[in-house]
Amino acid sequence: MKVSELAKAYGTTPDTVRYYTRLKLLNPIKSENGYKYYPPTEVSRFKFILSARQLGFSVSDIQQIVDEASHGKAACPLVRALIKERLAETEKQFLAMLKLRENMSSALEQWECKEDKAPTSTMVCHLIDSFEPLNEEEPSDEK
Amino acid sequence: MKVSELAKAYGTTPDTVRYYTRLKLLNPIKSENGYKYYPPTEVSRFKFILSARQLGFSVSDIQQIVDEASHGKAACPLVRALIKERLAETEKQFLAMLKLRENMSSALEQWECKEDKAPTSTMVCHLIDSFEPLNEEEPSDEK
DNA sequence: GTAGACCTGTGTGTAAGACACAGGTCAATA
DNA sequence: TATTGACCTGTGTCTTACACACAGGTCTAC
Repeated sequence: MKVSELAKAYGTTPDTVRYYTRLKLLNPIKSENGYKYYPPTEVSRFKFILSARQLGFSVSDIQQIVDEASHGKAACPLVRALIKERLAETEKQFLAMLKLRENMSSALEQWECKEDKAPTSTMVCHLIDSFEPLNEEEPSDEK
Repeated sequence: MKVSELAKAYGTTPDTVRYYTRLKLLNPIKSENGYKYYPPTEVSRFKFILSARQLGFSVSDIQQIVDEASHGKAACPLVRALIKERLAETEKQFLAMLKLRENMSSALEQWECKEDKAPTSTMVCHLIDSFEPLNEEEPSDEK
């Protein structure tokens, strides 16, 4: 398969295929005309990369995994370790987004009935300046 | 205030202050020794920028807002319009992260009791290859 | 033969800073 | 006064995971 065929076959873009190829994650065969051709083993590797990306692995993670496997070792322990890390990060980001989302919609609501005001030398926008976050800190277990 | 003082005062880094300064969002006074000094108006502008960032505005958004305000116009309509956009994007990303998080923890669970396997020419890692996403598509309102 | 559609590699752009680096400045100490 | 060490400066490069641009080569159909 050629670059664009491979991309189309899996619903991505030629640039993505080229990107992985630049990083040597994919190793196509160069034909006489200079085009890259991806044999079945490379096609299945591409499928693998896409699956791993969908699971939240970074491209650098995938490089490590592929490297491990290319030495004949089972990459499974590494894969398990990495996904724990990535899951923890995702959890953190997820909570941050949750809070951000709450604050944003709270702001939108608070601003609904506020008037416009012209700026001053010390105030760019009174809406943003006056915004009160919902719950700055959970009361946790304070009695 | 000097760069690092300003950064410390608001719990950020000198690089952040310098970044906004490079973009001309902040306009410090240069003293004879070459150091940048931020007068009170710039300090309150920095506070404003940080508040806006916390609310999910991009730096480019903030540039637009500041630009509007510097022409003496009320930036409020722009601010309201922008936060609607950003909120919609955040919502999308939030749902994507939710799904990712579910898939990641589902994968972790599925892999808990699976054995390690050595790679083959067409398989880098059987864990990733064999992963089944939880709910590829919500049944929505199919009877 | 040539037009138009595809392909190529390479280089640059993105967001929001983080980090590096060579050198200047300042306060305190020896 | 000289020096040490902590801070400061601007500038340039790095990060992620591609997207986009560009000049030019190749292929297919007419």
